[in-house]
Amino acid sequence: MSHTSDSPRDSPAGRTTRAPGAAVAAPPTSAGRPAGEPRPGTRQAQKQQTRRALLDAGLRLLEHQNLSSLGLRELTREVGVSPAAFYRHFPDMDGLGVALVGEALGSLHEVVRAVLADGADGSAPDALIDRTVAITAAYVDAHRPHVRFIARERHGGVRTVREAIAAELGRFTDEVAAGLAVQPASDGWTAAELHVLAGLHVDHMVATAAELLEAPLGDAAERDRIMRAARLRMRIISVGRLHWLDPD
Amino acid sequence: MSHTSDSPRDSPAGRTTRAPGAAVAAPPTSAGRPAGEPRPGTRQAQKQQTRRALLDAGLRLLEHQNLSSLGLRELTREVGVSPAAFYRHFPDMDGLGVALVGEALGSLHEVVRAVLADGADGSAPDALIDRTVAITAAYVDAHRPHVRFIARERHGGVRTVREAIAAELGRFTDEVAAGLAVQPASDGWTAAELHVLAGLHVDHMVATAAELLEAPLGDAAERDRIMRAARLRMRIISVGRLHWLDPD
DNA sequence: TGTACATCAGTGAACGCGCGTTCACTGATGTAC
DNA sequence: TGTACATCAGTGAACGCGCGTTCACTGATGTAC
Repeated sequence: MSHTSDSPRDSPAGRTTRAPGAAVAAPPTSAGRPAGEPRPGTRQAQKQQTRRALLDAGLRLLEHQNLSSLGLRELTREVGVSPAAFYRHFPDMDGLGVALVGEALGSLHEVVRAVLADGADGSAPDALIDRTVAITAAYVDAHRPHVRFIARERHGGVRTVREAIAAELGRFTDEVAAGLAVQPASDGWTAAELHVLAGLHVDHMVATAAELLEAPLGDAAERDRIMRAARLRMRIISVGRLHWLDPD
Repeated sequence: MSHTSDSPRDSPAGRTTRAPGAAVAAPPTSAGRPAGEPRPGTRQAQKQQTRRALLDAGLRLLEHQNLSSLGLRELTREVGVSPAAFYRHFPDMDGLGVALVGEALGSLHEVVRAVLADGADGSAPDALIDRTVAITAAYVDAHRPHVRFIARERHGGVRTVREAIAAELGRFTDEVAAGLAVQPASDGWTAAELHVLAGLHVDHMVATAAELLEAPLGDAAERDRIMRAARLRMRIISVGRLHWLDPD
């Protein structure tokens, strides 16, 4: 239908438009799930599938460009769906961007909480640092496109997305600050000071993630260099914190 | 000439295409500069003027968007020059971006050197921190569009620009590392460790600059909050450095 | 179970628009004599 | 100083293209009875 010859549009989001009555055998009862694939809630499930396909295609295309230059037709072509279909899921590209922010950073809260819990029960600082950096690296590996999106759009040209990212990172900072507050090492620190320290940690985590993204995928040595640098920086900050009240 | 009705195109880069022989009175001698404005080298000077106008318009338009979504026609329209004229100055938009990186970060080297010189002659750490943060804030105030461009494109979608920024920041890191090395406080630090510490300082400077950009222009309280946080972070790092070798 | 009707995700065609790039050109600036 | 020629920054028209958005539509899914 479009001007270009590529994109055969044969697999619209993985579900077919034809084969409509393929699996309409069983009734929409809420309990037993007989067999086949589609089911009551099929309609909603299919919609979710297309939405997912849009988000995934967006992440793929955003690996090499900014949200502000991602085209609606470019995106729907990648998914194999008509341009107009986009509007059934998002009001515009900014809307998709905000949804991606939620995906990218929403799942991180539990990770942060887990690390903070470790910190609370008095692990050795160095072990905690190692674990934090390792977890950061693992998260980047597991969610490269999401993390890249956050790094790219954090200061990018789309206001609403920038604000969504800032809000989410702000929430992390609050959580980290609360986590730090319960540690004995925080004696003598005001809440405001701990919040600044927490911000330093969050910024550092984001910076490390961005560095890992920039390293070529197979370059284990570079990756190791980055992680060692990250640990060293955390140790400097940690020492600074522990000696904060020392007389000099 | 274009489809839109705005942009009267009355001031092409500030110099007029008409009024050609306006100030052709004096000869192209290289020594005495008689009066008026244009001179031998007028041709080249006029070209530079248009180039400047393109860069300035670019900075203006990039305040609200990414380089990858800045249009060539959008840019030349803003300058008041024909689209084709752009190619007399840059091969493409990426080329303009790289030029902007040079402008934005080139002039910073002397600033960095000045601060480092202060550090070398043994100023009190706190005074040095105050000065560093004040200078950072002043630089941001004086070069908002340039700084915003750097923050926005540092992780943006244009490879060549990202690399140009990384190279320039890497040079800063080298300079800061060299500056730190000559300080007494660096006893016991390896060159590699000092380089990491320098990177931490550079990242922190960029992060602070980005925060200042995001603060509403008139909001003195917010601005003050950011600068105080920046000083606190630097102090934590500074204490960490000074107690690096302490037994614990 | 079967039938009649409502919902709504996705279609495909159409729209007007601005894009990047090319090209032969113009005319002021620069140079040689 | 004056004249003839070279250079080259900027022009304006043309090109084919893909864009975002709208709209009435189709037909599978869902619901009521």
